[in-house]
Amino acid sequence: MLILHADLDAFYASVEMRRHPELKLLPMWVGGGHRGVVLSANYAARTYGVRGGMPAAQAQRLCPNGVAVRPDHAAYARASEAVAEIFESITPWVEMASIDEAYLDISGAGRLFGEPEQVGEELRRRILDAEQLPCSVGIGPNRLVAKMASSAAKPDGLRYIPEDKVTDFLHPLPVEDLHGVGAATAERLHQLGIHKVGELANVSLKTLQRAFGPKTGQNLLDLAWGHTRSGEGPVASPFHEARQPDQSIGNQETFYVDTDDEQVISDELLRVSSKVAHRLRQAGKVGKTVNLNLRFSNFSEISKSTTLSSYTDVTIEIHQAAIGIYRKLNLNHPRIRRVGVRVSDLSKREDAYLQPTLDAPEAGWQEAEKAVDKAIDRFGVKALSRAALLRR
DNA sequence: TCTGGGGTCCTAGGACCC
DNA sequence: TCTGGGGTCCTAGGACCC
Repeated sequence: MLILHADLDAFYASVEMRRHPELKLLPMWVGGGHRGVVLSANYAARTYGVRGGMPAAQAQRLCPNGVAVRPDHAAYARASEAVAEIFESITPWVEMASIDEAYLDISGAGRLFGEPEQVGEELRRRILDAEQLPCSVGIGPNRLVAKMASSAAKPDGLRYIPEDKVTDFLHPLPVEDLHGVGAATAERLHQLGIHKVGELANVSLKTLQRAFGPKTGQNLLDLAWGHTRSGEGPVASPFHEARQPDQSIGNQETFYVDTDDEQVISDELLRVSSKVAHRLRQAGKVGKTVNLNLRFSNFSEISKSTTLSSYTDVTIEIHQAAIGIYRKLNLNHPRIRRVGVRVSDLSKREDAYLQPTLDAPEAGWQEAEKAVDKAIDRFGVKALSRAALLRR
């Protein structure tokens, strides 16, 4: 088995530099605005310490001459689709892992392209020629090793780790470099005196399971040895039914300023619920569990969910559920920073038994929401607002 | 000028049942 | 009248990734 992981370098920033070449000479990043974060920074900005996920204000402090560019998600989606077609010119076994990375099963590609490195270089060349986007490639015996190899290859490089070189490659790395080991796990490993992947590999399964639980303990050991993670299927292809369906659909929004005004909060929950309902309908899905998430001004969060008596994709039902949870919480003038609504327990609309509730004019709302969908399709989501949201 | 929005998965604890 | 041991389901919270 030979897996190739392709990862576009600084993807959003690269798309922006492609259409605004003057930005190539400057440190720049995509993102920003009030309470915003950096979504993607070019390598010039990274030399100043600017990183993805960083508060935009901090980026601007680190790099006062840097240029912040507003994100254009539609443009990134188009670029991603174009690159996906190039992936498919190499092999039909392509699985997009996110907007800017994919796994390719190139076990059979050798006949056409030669050695693994030649496959990777051919792919990198095609993407650069056709899309002017730099891409790093990692190749290894499974997804994990391929992914780690592409990280090591960045930026604009290629790394092939044959099966018999996997531990040589992984074991000198710090544990926090492992895909799946974040800040919290790294910190706990450090407390156990474990700093290198090689050290982690030699800890007993028992010890890790005691510290992290049965699955996470096993998973950490698998990572350290570069083993295929459990539950990992083959790379999707046109011949196998691809990708697991969505587990949940949600939307969240941060207020311009923190608020404890229940009317403001309710209005925002309506806006967010209507986005979720619209996306459910677009996906042909209905859901049964509504989850409300609140982030307070001190960044602590709570989330509470409620299970409905029937499936829904209707704004007011989702909104009423969210408001119901909120009222039950009985908060005493909390300063709220962000509200979020997520619907899970999803089912295909045609599979679900759509049972009208007794107290709501279900059919009427469904008709109204179909009209909403049509208007959004024609004029865009910004053209439309619920009467309740126009009040102020 | 401190910290977005889209998700998934795992764990722990309580309820409930046998 | 003093209490076992599973199994399963649900919920809340946390960790992680892009």
